[in-house]
Amino acid sequence: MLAGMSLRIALLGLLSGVGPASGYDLAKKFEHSLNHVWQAGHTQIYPELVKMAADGLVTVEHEGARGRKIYAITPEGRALLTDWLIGHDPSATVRSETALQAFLLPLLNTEQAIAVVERIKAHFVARLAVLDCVPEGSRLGNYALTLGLRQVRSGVAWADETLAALRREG
Amino acid sequence: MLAGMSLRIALLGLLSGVGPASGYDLAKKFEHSLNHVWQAGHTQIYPELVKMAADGLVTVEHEGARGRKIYAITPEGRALLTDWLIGHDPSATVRSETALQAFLLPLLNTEQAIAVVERIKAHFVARLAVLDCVPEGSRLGNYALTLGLRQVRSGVAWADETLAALRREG
DNA sequence: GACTGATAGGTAAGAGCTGACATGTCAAGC
DNA sequence: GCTTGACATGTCAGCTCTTACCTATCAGTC
Repeated sequence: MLAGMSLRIALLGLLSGVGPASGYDLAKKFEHSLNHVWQAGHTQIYPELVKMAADGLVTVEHEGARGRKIYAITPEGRALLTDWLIGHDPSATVRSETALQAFLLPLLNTEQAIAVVERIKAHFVARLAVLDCVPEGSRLGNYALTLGLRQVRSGVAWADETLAALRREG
Repeated sequence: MLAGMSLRIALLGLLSGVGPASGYDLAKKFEHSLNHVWQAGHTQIYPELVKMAADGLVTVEHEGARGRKIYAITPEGRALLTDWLIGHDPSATVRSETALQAFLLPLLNTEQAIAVVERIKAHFVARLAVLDCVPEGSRLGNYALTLGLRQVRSGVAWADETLAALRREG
C-alpha cells in the first residue's frame, strides 16, 4: 500500500458513495464537500481518472454529451477502497500555515500579534460559517463534518483565549 | 508574496528565534518542535538554505568542524519573515488522511467503522501524549502548542462521540 | 584496531500539486 | 445570428515534497 494514494481513495469513495460520475462531477463534489478534507482541482482529477482506469479501478461506463465521460467504480476499485479504509494507518503529516503563524507569534510585538490572531480567528469563523451551511444527510461526509466543526470551534476558542492573554500583557 | 514559501518562513523563524544554527540543527528543531506544524526533512532543508543564502535571506556565519555550516538570518530575511507573519493570509488548504477516513466512514459497516474510529482515536491520543511532553517555555511554539492541544483534544472528543453513536446503532 | 552510532552534509529520481493555458459544446437571452 | 456563461476535458511548466542513496567525520566502546 503506497503512500500518497489519498486522491485515488477520495475519488473511489465518491464514486462508491454517489454512483457513477464524470470527472467534472467529481471535481464539483470535491469543491462542495470533500475540499474540507482533501483538496484537488480538475487538473489533478482528470489525469488520475485515466490512470485509475488503466489500473482497472474504474471504468468508463459510457460517454455522454459534450464528451462527458461517466466513470464507475469496479470491484477492484471497491476492494482497494475498503482495504485502505480498514487498513491504512493515517499519516500524521501536518502542513498548516495557520499553525505556523501561531508557532512564530512570539517573534512579533503584542500589537502585531493581536492583529495576526484576529485574522486567524476571522479565518476560523469564516470556515465555521461555510461548514454550518453544508447540507446534512448527504450520507458521505457527515462524520467529517462534525469533526471539522469541532476542530474549527476549538480554533476559535484558542484565538479568543490567546487574544485575551495578549491583551492582558499588552 | 508567492505561495509555498512556508518552508523558508519556518527556517527564518527558527533562525530568528533561537539564533544562528546549522542545517543539521534546524532539521533537529523541525523534528522536535515544528513538525507538529510543518514537516520538512534534511533533504529539503539543505538545498533550501543554499537558495535562501543566494537570495540574501541568510548568510553562512562560519564553518565549524565536520563541514558544519552555521547560518544566520540577515536583515532582509528578518524583513521577509515579519512581512509574511503580518501580511500573509494563511491558505485554508487541508490534506488530512484522518479526516478523509472520517469522510468515508459511511461506506463501511458498523463493525468496520468502529475499528477505524478506534484507530483514529488511538492516533489522536498518541499525538496528545507527544504534545504533553513538549517542554513549555521555549519561547517559540507555545501558542502553536496550545492550539495543537485544543485541536487534538477535540479530535478525541469527536472519536468518543462517534464511537458512542456507532455502538448505539450497531 | 575495528565497530557502532551520532554528527554533518549532500544528490537525484520521481511523485504530487498548482496555475496558466487551450479547446470545444451547448443553452439562454439579446 | 451573436454573445455570454455554464459545461466538459484536457496539457504543460514549474514548484514542492518524499524516498532512497551516498560520503565523510568524530567519540566511545569492545
